[in-house]
Amino acid sequence: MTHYTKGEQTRARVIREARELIIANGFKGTSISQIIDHTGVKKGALYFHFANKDELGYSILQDARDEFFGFLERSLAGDSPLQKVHSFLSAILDQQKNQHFVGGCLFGNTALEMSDSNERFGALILSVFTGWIDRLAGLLEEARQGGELDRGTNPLLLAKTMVAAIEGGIMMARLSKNRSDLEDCISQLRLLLH
Amino acid sequence: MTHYTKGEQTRARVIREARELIIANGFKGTSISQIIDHTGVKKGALYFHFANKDELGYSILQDARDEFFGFLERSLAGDSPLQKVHSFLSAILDQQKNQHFVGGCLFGNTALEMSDSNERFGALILSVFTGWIDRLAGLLEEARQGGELDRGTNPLLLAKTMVAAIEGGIMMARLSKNRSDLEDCISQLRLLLH
DNA sequence: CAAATTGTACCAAACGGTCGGTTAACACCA
DNA sequence: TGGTGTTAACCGACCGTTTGGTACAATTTG
Repeated sequence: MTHYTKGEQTRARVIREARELIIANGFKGTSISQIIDHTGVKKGALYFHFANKDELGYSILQDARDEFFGFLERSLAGDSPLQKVHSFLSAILDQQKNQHFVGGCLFGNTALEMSDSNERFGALILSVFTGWIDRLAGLLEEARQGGELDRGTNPLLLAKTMVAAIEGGIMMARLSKNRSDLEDCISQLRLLLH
Repeated sequence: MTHYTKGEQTRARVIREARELIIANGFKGTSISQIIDHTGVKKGALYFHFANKDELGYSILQDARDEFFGFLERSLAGDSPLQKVHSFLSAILDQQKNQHFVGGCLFGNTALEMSDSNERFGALILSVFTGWIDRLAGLLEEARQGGELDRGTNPLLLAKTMVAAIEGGIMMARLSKNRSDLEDCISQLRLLLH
């Protein structure tokens, strides 16, 4: 049983609660004072735990990355590789539904906002997308080998396109505040899994 | 032959040149002083032509929207509806290739950065995506009627997914600085057009 | 000339970040 | 058990800079 020091708890809480602000307003759009107001942690404490704003942002991305890959694995339910992919698609839709299609995807948001200006952010986000794509591509390859999927399909190409369409769909659903934009993309993607 | 006053020229030039900055660094990431330095226009002149920063941003989006729909129409070359869609996909890829996959799509970038915080921005960007989707869906419907496309396909669903995958693909190509990320998405999309 | 356009000095507010000082928790020893 | 030293944890006033924006005189243009 691990014991968490007071400091570790505070740090973790700031990471979790500041993430909400960044999802809602972006990284540049979230000020240190907003983070202070929202978390209740004082400026001195904040800068005790994080060297600067970038460092805090990076920690938030790391935390979100770990959480996402956990979510990804947990979502892969089913007996066959293809069933697992289908179940993942449902899980993504549910997750966005739960947050009412607001906020979108932290990685997509930050990629577009920061990747050109912050090398480290870009590299971390890229590793999320490549890891995600590779995991799906692996399942699709299994499905192809097992005859669940047409022998002519290219697993990596398909996985890339699925991830791209999901990210685009999340963006459009957020923009239009209309759930069907993401739902439509996902149901169209399901048609490719045959 | 219309005559452009000096003021109109200045205004148009600011819109065009400030857009480059915003594509590179985002809207919040681009300061008024950066715009002044980059365009050479002085602060007084800038605020003579635009009421405030938001107004400038909105004008840039309007200008980009008009340019994009022009690009869209010009790209639809070919004898059949389906050929036109194919030719559009090639044009998008060429366009991103020409800018070396840097900067991505202004609308996608701004959508994620600003749509939640600025109602007007969001509405304009949404109209770009819906116009784009509708145009493609119309062509796909024609293609379906003409027997070029499988009778079972849903034109609107497919068009939405294409736009979503293109936006996602542009984002990933920008992130990875790897052209193949967008190329792969587009070639996968082409497989759906049969 | 009047109107349109531009240059420059200036502003308050907000920004990210620093720093000297205070408090709270735990280990050590008598 | 009670006192003491150490340090992790936290506080908030303050800093220099940059922000978006204004005022207004000077100049160009039609």
